[in-house]
Amino acid sequence: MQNYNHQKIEKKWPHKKLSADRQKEAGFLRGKQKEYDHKVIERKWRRYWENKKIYKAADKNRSKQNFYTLVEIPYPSGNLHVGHWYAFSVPDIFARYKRMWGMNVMFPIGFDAFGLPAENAAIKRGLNPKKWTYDNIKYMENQLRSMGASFDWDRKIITADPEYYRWTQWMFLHLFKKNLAYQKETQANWCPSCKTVLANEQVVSGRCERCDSEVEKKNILQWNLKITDYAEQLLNDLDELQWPEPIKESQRNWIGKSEGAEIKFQISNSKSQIPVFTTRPDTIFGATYLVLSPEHEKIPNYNHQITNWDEVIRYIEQSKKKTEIERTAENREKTGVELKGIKAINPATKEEIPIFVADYVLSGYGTGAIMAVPAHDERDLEFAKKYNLPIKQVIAPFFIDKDNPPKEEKKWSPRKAVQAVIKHPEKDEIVQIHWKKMPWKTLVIGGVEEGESFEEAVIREVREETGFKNFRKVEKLGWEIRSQFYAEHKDINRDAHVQVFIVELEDLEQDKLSEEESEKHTVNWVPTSDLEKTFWPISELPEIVANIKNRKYVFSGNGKLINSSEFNDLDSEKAKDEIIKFVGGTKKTTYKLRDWGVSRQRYWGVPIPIIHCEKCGQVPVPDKDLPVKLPEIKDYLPRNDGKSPLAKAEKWVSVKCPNCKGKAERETDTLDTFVDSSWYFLRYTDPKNKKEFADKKKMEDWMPVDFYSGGAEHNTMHLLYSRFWQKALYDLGLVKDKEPYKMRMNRGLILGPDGNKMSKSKGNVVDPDEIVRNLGADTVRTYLSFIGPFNETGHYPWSTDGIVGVRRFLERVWKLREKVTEGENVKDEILFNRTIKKVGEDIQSLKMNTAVSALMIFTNALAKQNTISKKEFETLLILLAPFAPHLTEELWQAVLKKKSSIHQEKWPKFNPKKIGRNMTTIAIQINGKVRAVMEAEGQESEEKIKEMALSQEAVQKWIVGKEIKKVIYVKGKVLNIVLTPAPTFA
RNA sequence: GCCGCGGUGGCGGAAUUGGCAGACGCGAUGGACUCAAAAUCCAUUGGCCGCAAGGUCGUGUGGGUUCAACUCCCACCCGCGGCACCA
Repeated sequence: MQNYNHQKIEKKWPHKKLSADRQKEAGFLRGKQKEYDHKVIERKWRRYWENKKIYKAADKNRSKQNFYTLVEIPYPSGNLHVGHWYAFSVPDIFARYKRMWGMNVMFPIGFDAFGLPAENAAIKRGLNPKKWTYDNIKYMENQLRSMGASFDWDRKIITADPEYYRWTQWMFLHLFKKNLAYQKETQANWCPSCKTVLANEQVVSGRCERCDSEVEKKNILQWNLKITDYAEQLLNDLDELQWPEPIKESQRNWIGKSEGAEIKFQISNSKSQIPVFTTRPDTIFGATYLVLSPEHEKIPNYNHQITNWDEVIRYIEQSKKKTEIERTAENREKTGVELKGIKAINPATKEEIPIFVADYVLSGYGTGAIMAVPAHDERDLEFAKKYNLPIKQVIAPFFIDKDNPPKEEKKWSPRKAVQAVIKHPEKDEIVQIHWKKMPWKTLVIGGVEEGESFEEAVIREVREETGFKNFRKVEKLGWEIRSQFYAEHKDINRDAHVQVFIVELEDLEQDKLSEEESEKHTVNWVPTSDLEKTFWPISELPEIVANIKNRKYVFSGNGKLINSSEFNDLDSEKAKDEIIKFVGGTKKTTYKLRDWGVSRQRYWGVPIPIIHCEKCGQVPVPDKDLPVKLPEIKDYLPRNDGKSPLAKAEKWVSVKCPNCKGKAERETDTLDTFVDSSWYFLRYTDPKNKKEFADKKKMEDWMPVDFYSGGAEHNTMHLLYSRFWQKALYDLGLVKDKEPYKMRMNRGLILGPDGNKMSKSKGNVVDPDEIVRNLGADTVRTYLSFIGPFNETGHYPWSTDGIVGVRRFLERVWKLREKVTEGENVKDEILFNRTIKKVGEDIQSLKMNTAVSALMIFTNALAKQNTISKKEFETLLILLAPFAPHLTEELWQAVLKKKSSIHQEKWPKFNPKKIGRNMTTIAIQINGKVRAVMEAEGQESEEKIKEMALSQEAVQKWIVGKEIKKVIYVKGKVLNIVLTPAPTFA
């Protein structure tokens, strides 16, 4: 074979300058193949393992504990990329480690074979989706085998095999019979130009992936699964799972539980009522109008009473047509139309309030109708301002002054007061008053006098205290603040009602302050950001400070009720229940989670096994007729009416009703591929079973999954769907566990060498096949472990330089074989035992990077020895075996002449007595700074260590003439000598 | 806007969970071997001051707690990911 000489090639064809990366990798090939020839070694051992089936997981092994390692089932896109290598090879290291620990490990693999890309290839390039998929699987299987992962290939599954999807259909029918599957008109993405339904993946920022037209919403009859029935369980059972907290948190947010109340609003001159959902029943006295979503089903009921019906209908039609882009636009302004001619009655105030239809209210959440409280809800406020609706404050921000709390025995005295945030005409600054006799910095503050309005009071106070006289704008904040404190100078408890104003100055023209005033305080300009440092009471209320800064004068926090008749002075949290009772509402819990739409108007998927009969309705396909096989068709484009391409297979569609034997038609939608992957881990436990989806006993042996590794992108969808599926199967008595996965870990992301996500358009895609060819699978595996810890926060750029370092490390291991001598002696016992301990612990906690680092340190130490004992070398090989399975097997069997695989060896034990050194280095700190280090017996007493430290020259230098105040000793680590601070030079 | 994650040398990352910041690897610089290069081996490698001994600063920014802070608390800035009018 010709050596690959880039210099020669470049001289000959300078225009074909080869990349630095290839040169680097190629460097290892030249003159090295005889040394560590990964190609020969890796091929040889792979064949050996597969013939001997050493990774086959026995169903039952009494002497061993079962351990189920699962990686997310890959989609057969055509090529194994670096991400796959990362996703599979690191869990493989973990699986191998568990196996060496004596566990019966199952590490299965399969293909999630249905889905859109196959169909797109069919439509765009005229291929057969089945052939495309199965060809890809064949190709990828070979690539997967080249990784040298310890997959149990006998358990391979393909979700597009009829033997698999037969059970997908069977399970779907069980859900259907339990009323967990139903058909409903649901909105789908519709491309008006292609006249077809689009999957979410085909909608790119509101536009059709294919023709770039704006995507609309269209109502289509679709199948849904009632995942919402399980919302509460899905939420509660999270608590028991040993998953990383952030994953649980994102599921909680996705489920989005919120507790509130449903309250009915009577429509005047009508018997009908409109229920609203609110989490803030305590604000009901401030509900000044009602809003219905455009889809609200009661609107048509009022068409005779509504006087502007045409306008209303026009608005509803318009909002239906609104595209994704318009709906999600950044500065979308709220729009709406009043339903003139009808009014609602606020059940708390009994007042008539207007009703609007507006698309800022969503139909799918709560009751599709809200009571609007503009004083305490940002969205309602925006709408109210635009349409000039009344804003009524009913919650007052409230706090008790912690420094001067009210005293129980003292008299209460209410007081009205004003406060002013005075804004500089040009700069982002406000006025702060510094009091001469008191330590406070405050805003302009003052009491309201008899017969004076708040507005009059604030202007008077600003003039008196600052002298400014020209105001551009005096704006009252939406709310009054309540605060309670003990006023010492008057010996009473104050109950202050403070009204806050924003006063914008026109200019800095200023009258001279009266002598009385200027004796008391000074006027100072400070940055607006100092607002929270300004004393009382605003600074106590972060939401208000933030609002003033952002000019959003709305208060959505808790406080004391005002303007709420008999409920005044109640705490808002406590008032909720009483008000619900008062207005005859009911407590209610709602979730953001929606039912799971599983219909796809697509060809390449699992046919939904339902038959529509005119007489009998939706009839499940009988078990004996399963699977409903996907028919072969030629044209994969969806029909213009939004129906699946399957509808074109007329012979297949028309069937006899299993019930009445009359004329009937098959359902033509196929199932979302998330359904296929919602139970595949169950099938792995018994992949070839023809009578059941899996044998119960076998499932019990393996389930739940002990370790599930995958991508963060599946935290909410796949993970939630499969948990739901498992729970549904549990309730059907088909599985024994309520939760499928005991432990879940998210992997990180391998980026391109430029630090960006790998993508063909950026040209930064790393081809793993080429690197495996040049450097070997063991190098790639070890490099991917070395790159950083295996978790969701890791985003690692692929580095060709970095991988070369790992190859060098493996070559050093390879070279060690020359120095091996018989014997059991270990030169550095402590390093030896520490390495065993650290590598094991690190693999267990998925910190593969530091495990490799420890192996490197050990290898470097061995390389420095003249000879190494068999014990040292064998131990190194066993510890390295999970990372570099081929290399270690070669050294084990071919060089050390062992008769069985290294991968069936036991993980070595370390001697816990030999991991600590007798002599350790102790850092000596003076006032927390390291000034010296010394060697000492780790077990030595504090007295002795102190004595030794003080005798050190470097220490003496620092302590002469100073008093030792304190000495802190951390055993075997640090001695800190605290001196009194040096006397300042007088 | 909300939720989550993160910010440490030229780069990937380490730090026994409050105890010598920068392990290990890469890169870089110098040297050995070589006609030369590659490969390999040896040495140095956070910044600044210094011939040196040594000193000093240093884990996004500002404050705090502590004998001691990358690690804990408060406020903020930046990057990434997800959700986005959820009443």
